[in-house]
Amino acid sequence: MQVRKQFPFASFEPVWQRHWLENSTFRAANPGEPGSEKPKYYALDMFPYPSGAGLHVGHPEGYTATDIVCRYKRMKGFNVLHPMGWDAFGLPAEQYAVQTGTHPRITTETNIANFRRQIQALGFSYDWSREINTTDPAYYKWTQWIFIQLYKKGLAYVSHAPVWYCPALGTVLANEEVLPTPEGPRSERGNHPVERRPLRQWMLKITAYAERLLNDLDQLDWPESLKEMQRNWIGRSEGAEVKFMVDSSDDVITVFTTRPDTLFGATYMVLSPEHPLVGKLTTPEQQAAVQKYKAEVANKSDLERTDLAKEKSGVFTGAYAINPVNEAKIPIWIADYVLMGYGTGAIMAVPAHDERDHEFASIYLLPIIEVVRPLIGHPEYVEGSETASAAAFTGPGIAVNSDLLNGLPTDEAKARMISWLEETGLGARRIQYKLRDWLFSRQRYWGEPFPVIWNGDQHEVLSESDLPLTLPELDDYKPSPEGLAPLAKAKEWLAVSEGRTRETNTMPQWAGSSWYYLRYCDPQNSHQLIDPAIEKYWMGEKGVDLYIGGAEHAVLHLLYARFWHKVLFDLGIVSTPEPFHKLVNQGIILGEDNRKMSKAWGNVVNPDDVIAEFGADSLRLFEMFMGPLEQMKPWSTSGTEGVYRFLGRVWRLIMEEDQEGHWHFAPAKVTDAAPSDDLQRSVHAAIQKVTHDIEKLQFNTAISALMILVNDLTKETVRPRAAIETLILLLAPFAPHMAEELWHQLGHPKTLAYEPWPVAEARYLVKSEVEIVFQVNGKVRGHVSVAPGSTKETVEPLAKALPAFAEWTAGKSIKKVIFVPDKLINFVVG
RNA sequence: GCCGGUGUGGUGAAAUGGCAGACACGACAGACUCAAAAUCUGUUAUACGCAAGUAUGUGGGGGUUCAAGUCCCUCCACCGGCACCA
Repeated sequence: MQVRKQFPFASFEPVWQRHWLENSTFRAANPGEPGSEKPKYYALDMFPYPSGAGLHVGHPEGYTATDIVCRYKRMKGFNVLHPMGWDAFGLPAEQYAVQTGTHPRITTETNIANFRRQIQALGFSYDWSREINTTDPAYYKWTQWIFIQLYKKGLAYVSHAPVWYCPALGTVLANEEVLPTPEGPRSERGNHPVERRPLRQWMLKITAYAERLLNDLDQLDWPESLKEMQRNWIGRSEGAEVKFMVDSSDDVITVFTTRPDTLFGATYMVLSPEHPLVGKLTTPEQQAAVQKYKAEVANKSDLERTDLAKEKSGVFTGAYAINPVNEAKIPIWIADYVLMGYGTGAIMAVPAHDERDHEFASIYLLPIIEVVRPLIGHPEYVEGSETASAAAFTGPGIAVNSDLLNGLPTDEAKARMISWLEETGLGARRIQYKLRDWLFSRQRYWGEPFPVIWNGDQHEVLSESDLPLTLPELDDYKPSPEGLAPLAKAKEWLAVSEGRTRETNTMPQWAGSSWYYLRYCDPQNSHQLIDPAIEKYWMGEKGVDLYIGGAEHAVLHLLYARFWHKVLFDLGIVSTPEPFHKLVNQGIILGEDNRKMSKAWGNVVNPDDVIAEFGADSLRLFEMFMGPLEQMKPWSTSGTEGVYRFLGRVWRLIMEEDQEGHWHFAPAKVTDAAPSDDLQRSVHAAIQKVTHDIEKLQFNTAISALMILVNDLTKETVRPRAAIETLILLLAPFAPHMAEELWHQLGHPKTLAYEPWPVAEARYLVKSEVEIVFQVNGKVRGHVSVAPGSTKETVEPLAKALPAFAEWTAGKSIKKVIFVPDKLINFVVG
């Protein structure tokens, strides 16, 4: 069925897309090139993983937002960097290769071609000469180069931490790919049993940057919620480490505590089951019980271990420790509520003032000693209370039963105890982070190979001149049964020389995306990651000026990229400590049924279909008109029709259709006469509103301002050219194809991409009269029209002359008159 | 449990403490048409009323103020994140 279109978008949209490409309209000038004398503006989209499914309508939301800003900034005289590329390493292409034998490179190339076609069909103003692809050896050469720098700075190291391994699938699984079942942990895919295996892994020491990653958040223009998520993830806490001697032994157990003031209340200790001292401490009588418990814990997934609902469990080791402050002999237990990965993997348990310790002590009947008394007036304060209550008191209070600390408030008691520990050498002030080092290796094929050579247990990195180290060709991409990465099969590639072999792991997908924004600045540089002068120009001062992407990357990607950036900053390669000055998360677009878009619900909207029916401009416009950018909102087909009709009205302002159905410019609809005062006010009000709203990324209200202007213009039978041209320029960032086409129809030979942005002039915005609200006791009872800027003395008599005034104030006296110039006059009566 | 966010017409949503519902969608009515589509015009928070109008109304309750969707306290619901981090 051929539905008649409101305007011939299908014929002019591709024409302009080709025009922009062929004329390199959006090429950004690097330093030294003409155009680079302008101030720079760098707007970045989170580059996509090119999946086989293609684009969905969620992708263009953020892309459209940045595109509007970029087109606007160009018209404001900025040299704009707006690039696009592909985060193309990743699992789906590799799994497809395992199944079909198709090289992931082939799959990736096909998918990229499709993504590029879809993105170009939306008319985004990307500088395609800067397109990058993380799987391109010319790109990952520099990812490997960064790894070498990390290695040389001692920020990359090898660990043998246990990871989940599935023998049936022949692969290592991520934590979230393992599910707890009644039969034990199973793989999410296939429900096969999985086990913990210690495998050789590369780690990056992101923890060395914890403090800076935390502190520098303050200077960023990011959503507060996102900064808070990163702060929580880094998880800084202040406290002390304390040394406990093991009774009748030379062994020392060091613990971390945030409450050194409660040391006198420590009645037992708990080690994580994986703690290295457990085997040595355990007495022969307890050996069997401890071994059994450790075995149970070893096969629990993290999910099970951290399930708060379950009752705490643990086993006594038979050994005792000496509390350094009072020489008390306290039992040492192991329990899985103490995690090896945090602090020292051991705690002093203070059941009176820690909920977890209290719960554990209640189950195993361990002593509870109160050492902090709530302040008088505190809800938990009990008059004359000497015994520990039924629940732990975790708040601040006054130290009791604590010798040198007695009577001190919690803050002072902490400080006092730390000084004492430092004087006696039994402990020290310590800052602890939740943040763990970054597990940086994967047992995959489709990733960056490590530029690392092994010689027995010794490792070294390749020389920089040997980069890139490219991936070898393989016959099949399955991991080996022993849990080795697929690269272990590339025997020739693997062997460097006698006894020296290559690393078989590859880097995770996060690697390529941790620095891609830098490469866009200087994408073809073969001898440097980025030229210093170019870096200074594009990344100087604030780095990326605007970064828009999904909130799902709130922590990992954005933390990893910030970490690498700081390392590069320390190396003098970049000139700012932070990569992304302003960051905005676009909201998720839901299906028309208000559910998350998914194949399972059958509510996925494909941009190709929307473009075929309404055109790219309509899609762009609707994505922005739906609501605030940051907000989650449902798709609506009728809403799309609404903005499509709006564009049709714009088109018909100056175009008309002939008998054959062809559209032509209609000179009779346009006049060179000056706009009326009313129209002039509409035009300048629109300029003001659209400009303001684009700056604040409030595109929905900017579009409604354009609609109001178009409604005003529609009412005129003949439209002043000046007004029409201003409208077209204001519309250009949102609906660039139509704007270019109409601009062209009006006789302009050149693209409008670099036309100066219209300026709102105050003299056109002043009204000849304003309507003042007349209120009695805060309720609207009428209106008075006066000249703008009228004083209270002018307005008050006018208001009093209103019939409504007498009606509503009859029999009452005026107590007060509130006057807000040009807004309202309010009579308070009683 | 903790942290963050959001609650406004039938729907998506607007609103520097100053006329709540801009702009759209949908619905209804009218114009054009043989008819329909498209387009154009008008109406459209709720209740009462023929109407002018009056009252009520921004998740619930309370407060500050001449004036509260907006500020404060409290409760509820939903969404997102974290979750034995000592």
